[in-house]
Amino acid sequence: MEFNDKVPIYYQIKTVIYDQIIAGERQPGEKLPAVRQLAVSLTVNVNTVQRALSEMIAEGAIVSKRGKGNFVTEDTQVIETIKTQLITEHLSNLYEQLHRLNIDDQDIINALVTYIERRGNSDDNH
Amino acid sequence: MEFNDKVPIYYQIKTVIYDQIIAGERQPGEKLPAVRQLAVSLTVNVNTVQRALSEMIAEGAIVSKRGKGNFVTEDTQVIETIKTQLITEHLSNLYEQLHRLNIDDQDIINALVTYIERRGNSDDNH
DNA sequence: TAACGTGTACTAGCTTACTATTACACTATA
DNA sequence: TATAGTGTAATAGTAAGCTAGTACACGTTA
Repeated sequence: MEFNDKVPIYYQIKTVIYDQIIAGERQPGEKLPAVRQLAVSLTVNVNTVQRALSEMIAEGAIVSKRGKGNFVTEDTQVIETIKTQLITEHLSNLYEQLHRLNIDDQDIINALVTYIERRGNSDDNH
Repeated sequence: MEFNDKVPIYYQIKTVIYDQIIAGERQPGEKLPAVRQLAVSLTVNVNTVQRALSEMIAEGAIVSKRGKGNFVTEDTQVIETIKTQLITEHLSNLYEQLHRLNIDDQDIINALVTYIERRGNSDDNH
């Protein structure tokens, strides 16, 4: 996996797994790949994976069962809360950043709409 | 100044100064505060400021005159280009991140509109 | 010319993040 | 019971970012 060298790798791993859980790619109660397996597929050290998981365990999104594996929580309420937090955080970031560039509310919306339209028309969607 | 400990300080300084230039708070040709002064006001080391400025000099946004000071470029075309890049980058980030959460185009726009409306109604604007 | 305000460069030491490696604890199963 | 698969912990080494401190180069001005 490619990482942004401006942000700690363990933090980016955490973000990716959260995204997968929220997007429904990893269902509540589902077992995650073994830490050693995750480390290999992410081309990263086991300790780095462990650090990401530890924080998610502390936050209640992952449940760890020694000898068995790590599992996505079955508490969908926790997942919903995290989803809401993440979305608000992303919207807030965009808003703050464009506001800092002296762009007003309406222009922020217009810019997003235009961006999405252009993206829809171009061939390289993604 | 407060810094996000997930991103290098020099990089955050760079971002802040770019934002100021683009927002028009620092005009083309304007002299920046002395590096030692910036270091004090940002409560950061001179070397850290220098690192941020070096990159902006390399990118053509800042012009350094030894013994005189650092100045915002007078080439407004360079500033315009950076502005466009930054805006697109921020929009792209939001789009990618919300898409990863399995939110479609229309819902992304709706979410932003709702976010801005709520923000406008609340008292703590900022 | 002397003093001061500038940018720039270099060294040394500290902390955090990451890696590699080893070891240990628990569970399932042949 | 032995083996394999799992999570967890601890050590040691490397690299990047930051700080403190010192020194030097250039420009302005008294």
